[in-house]
Amino acid sequence: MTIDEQVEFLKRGTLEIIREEDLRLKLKSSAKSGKPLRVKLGADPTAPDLHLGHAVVLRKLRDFQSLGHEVIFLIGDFTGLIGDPSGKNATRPALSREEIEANAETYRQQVFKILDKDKTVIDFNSRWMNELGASGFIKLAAHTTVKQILERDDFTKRLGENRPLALHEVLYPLVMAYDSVALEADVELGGNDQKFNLLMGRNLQREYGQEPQVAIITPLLEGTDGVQKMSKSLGNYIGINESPHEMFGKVMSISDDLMWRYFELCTSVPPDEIERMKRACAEGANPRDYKIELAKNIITEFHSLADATAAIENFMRVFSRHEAPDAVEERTAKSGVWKLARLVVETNLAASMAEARRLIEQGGVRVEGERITAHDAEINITLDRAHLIQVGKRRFLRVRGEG
RNA sequence: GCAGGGGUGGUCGAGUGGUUAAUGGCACCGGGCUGUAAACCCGGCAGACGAAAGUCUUACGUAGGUUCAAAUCCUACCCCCUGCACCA
Repeated sequence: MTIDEQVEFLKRGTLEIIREEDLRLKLKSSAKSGKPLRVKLGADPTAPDLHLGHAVVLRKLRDFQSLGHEVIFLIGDFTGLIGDPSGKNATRPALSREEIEANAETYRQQVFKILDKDKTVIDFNSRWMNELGASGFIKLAAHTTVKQILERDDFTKRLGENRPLALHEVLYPLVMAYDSVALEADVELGGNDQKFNLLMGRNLQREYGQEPQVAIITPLLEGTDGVQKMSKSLGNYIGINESPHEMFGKVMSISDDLMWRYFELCTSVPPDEIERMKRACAEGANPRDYKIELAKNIITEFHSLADATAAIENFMRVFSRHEAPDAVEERTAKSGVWKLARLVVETNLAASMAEARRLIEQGGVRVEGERITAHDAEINITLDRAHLIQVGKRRFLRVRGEG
């Protein structure tokens, strides 16, 4: 690829590159010297459950790797003491060394679903932050001014609205910026919420006589609700560790508009191909078919093509033909006559008796495909036969008798 | 430290002695329609027991108290927010 092609390639699915010209120069000099660029991504040590939103930026990192560059996946174990102020909770419990190590391990497992292991370094910022000490920290802080820090939008906003702004929170960008100095990062990636922090890195690097990093800002992926950003705590996420089954279901439930966004940010489908599909829908094609295509794409990335096809087949069975899925979990329950509601609770298909009764009365429970609406219905569980129980549209379970 | 405001169910937010398991919105769940989209319609949304009518338990920051009766009144405490003061 020519340098221009590389820039175009890296630009795809990003919100902003600061500055594009710097990136071009860095790519050029890297090509000349044969020295790969050092591309940094900071990660919070507390959230090891990655989802599609994280994948957006990770995929972009992978793009860099595919061009031969080196990725530094930085776990902010020191920064974790602060907690990114853009989150809702300003204070977080400090993690123990063991917990951090455990979280790091979870990161490894997940991140390498996307990243190239051989071109990735995992590092921790406590490595240099702990060295710094209090006096070092003060010296570091001397490199920036309060005014600079307050340029950050949400800081000024909070001050303006008389909402609290803890002192340690304003230190967060500083620490993050120093990470770039310590790592001599050439490029740093981050979501739109990290823009200020990435820019701080540029400033601080200049202060330390380094060439400023290129900041690559990726958009924040909307969650399955289509409104708020994808996040675990909002429950609108698609986890990269989820089963093909779950992924498929979640993708199918996103809105038609959102699907194009997912195509753009979560797949490698070329932009003109996405345009073509959009046009087809406008001309009357069923968006569902493209959504299936999207789900297939995503599942293939995190699982396999075979898993994706199986998920599609399963979807057709359950939702188009209203049959039970091919693989239904089987559980045992004590043989004998059960109250259906009791059994539904016992098998965790409902949280309480009250809920189980409600579900039954409202027609949400089927046994062997038959809807049962009598709240006092009974069911005979025997050793020789596994009863198929369905709650709602998508929860299936076979129950066999025991002892 | 002083003064003011506030803490209600997943969330927002009503309610200021009994008819309140607590209006309403959102979220969520079940059903209908469908493409597990959107929109829309119906129902539900603390728990236990009961076939059911219903009965009981738990719940409005915490702990006590007043009362036949408290989310609502009183006392103490905890927490949050705001202003002022203090401070270099």
